[in-house]
Amino acid sequence: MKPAYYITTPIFYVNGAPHIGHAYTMIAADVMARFKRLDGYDVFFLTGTDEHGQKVEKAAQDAGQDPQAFTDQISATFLDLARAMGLSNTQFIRTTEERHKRASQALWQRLQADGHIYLGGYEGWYAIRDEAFYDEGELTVSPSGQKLAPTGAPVEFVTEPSYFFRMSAFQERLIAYIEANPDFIAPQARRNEVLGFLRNKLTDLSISRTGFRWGVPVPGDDAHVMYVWLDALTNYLTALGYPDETAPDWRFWPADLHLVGKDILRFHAVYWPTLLMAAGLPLPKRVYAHGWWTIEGEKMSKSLGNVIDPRELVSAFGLDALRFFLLREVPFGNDGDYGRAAIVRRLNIELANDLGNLAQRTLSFVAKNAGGVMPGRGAATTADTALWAHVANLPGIVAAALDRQAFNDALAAIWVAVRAGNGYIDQQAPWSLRKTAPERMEAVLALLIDVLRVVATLLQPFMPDSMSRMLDQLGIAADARDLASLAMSVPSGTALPQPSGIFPRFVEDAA
RNA sequence: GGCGGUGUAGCUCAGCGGUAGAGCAGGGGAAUCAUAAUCCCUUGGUCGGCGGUUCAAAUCCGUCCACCGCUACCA
Repeated sequence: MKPAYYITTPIFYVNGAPHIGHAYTMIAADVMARFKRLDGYDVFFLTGTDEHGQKVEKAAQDAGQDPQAFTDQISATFLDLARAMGLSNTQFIRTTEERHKRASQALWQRLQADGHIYLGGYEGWYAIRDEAFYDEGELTVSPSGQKLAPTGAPVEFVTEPSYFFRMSAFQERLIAYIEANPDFIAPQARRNEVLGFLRNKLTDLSISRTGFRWGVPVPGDDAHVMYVWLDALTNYLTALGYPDETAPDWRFWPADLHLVGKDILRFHAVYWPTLLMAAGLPLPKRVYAHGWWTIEGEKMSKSLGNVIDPRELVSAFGLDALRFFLLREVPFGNDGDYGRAAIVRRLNIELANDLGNLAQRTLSFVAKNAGGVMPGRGAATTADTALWAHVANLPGIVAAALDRQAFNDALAAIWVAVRAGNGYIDQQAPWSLRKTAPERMEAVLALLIDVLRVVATLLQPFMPDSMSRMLDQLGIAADARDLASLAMSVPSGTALPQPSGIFPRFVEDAA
């Protein structure tokens, strides 16, 4: 049986339209999922929407809609985004699904049965808009006398009964776990932040609310609904069949990788692991917090009106160019800037000129001067060996980079090989060899095709559609495109299809 | 305030104890198979400032400056 690999995106909160940040997490997760499949894993890839909470209830009310209808509609836009980004997800989960209520309640009961939940009271200054409590000291007063949160949201003093999770009891175990597992939280800087946070005394977590109804009811106490985060985090278990630990997909637990935005790291690196410890379940192997995107140097915001729908970028530049750009432009974990000039530069230079043109010049030469079939290979020259050196270890390098979610390192390594390919063809000049040494010409072309095969195979997770076409042109059978198949080679004489350009240059006027 | 991080060529960044690197941008040349694409050569940096350790420091230590992140329930 193939080894299991479980990767998740966060479930996206349904109180706004999908933007480039959502697309980014989705695409990164998709690349991981596709790469692991190529590498022989049985992959479970989960994404979906987070649909409970007071904010959603209120937004639905404002829209004059029933919360479920409201949520159905917004969730559908995220599902549409997932399709538009080409996601190969196994499931799209929604927290309003019946199975999810069951899972959340089962987790609650498990915690309760083991004495990790108690009823207490919560009081303080609460801002509905932020769904957050604030300390008195953080508040400011508006001219009208209304107390305001630091975010500017109005607050009111509320007191309500609440169930608490004994999170404080797990503080030492969590610290020990993080220290014993250096790769559990990434990147390093985020891990430091979490450890820094844990140097302070952890308090218990308020895990129920009584002020609104739109949530999973607390078992045995209908006055309460679960705190949205408790419900949300449980989605990672729900999809695998929890609480049925004999369900076929349960073997995917624990997750290999939770991909999250840096703003929700604490929920995944503190709350979630302690909840799992309390429930007696194994912890995820890794939580990676990635950065945010700015747009042309500006923070993305509704008021600036610079929020970009990723689907518009797809229609302008193509899905694969967008996927490539997002993972190539900036180290994962850093913040990045989306700029029109930047994506055009990447598209034209690296995709069209470097890679697309290398494939095109090689394959069209084969079509015109080598009978349109896989050319004959020859004994390796020093130049051949030098070129192949850039490719021989590439699968291992890429796999290792992706295990660290270093997408840009993986792509950089692949591009070293691509550039070497262009240097090689210039230096070997098959157009000169054509008359003087036809056999050598064939050997040169064959080697280039072999190089392109490795490159295209490794790039499939990043640009599935384009690379599928490239592999078609290279004569690679559909069932010979995984990493293991790289050991095989296309026999000389195999007919190759007529080549055509994979990455057209982007010309501003023609758009 | 506390904790952490960053500061290296015009731009984005790699290097993290042994004579300063990559890509892009700039300059010059070659080639003409190819998507006017490619290849080669090249200009350019007192590696934030100051002090220290060392035979030797972007690389270790101290200090200062600038910017950024985290600092308890916010998807």
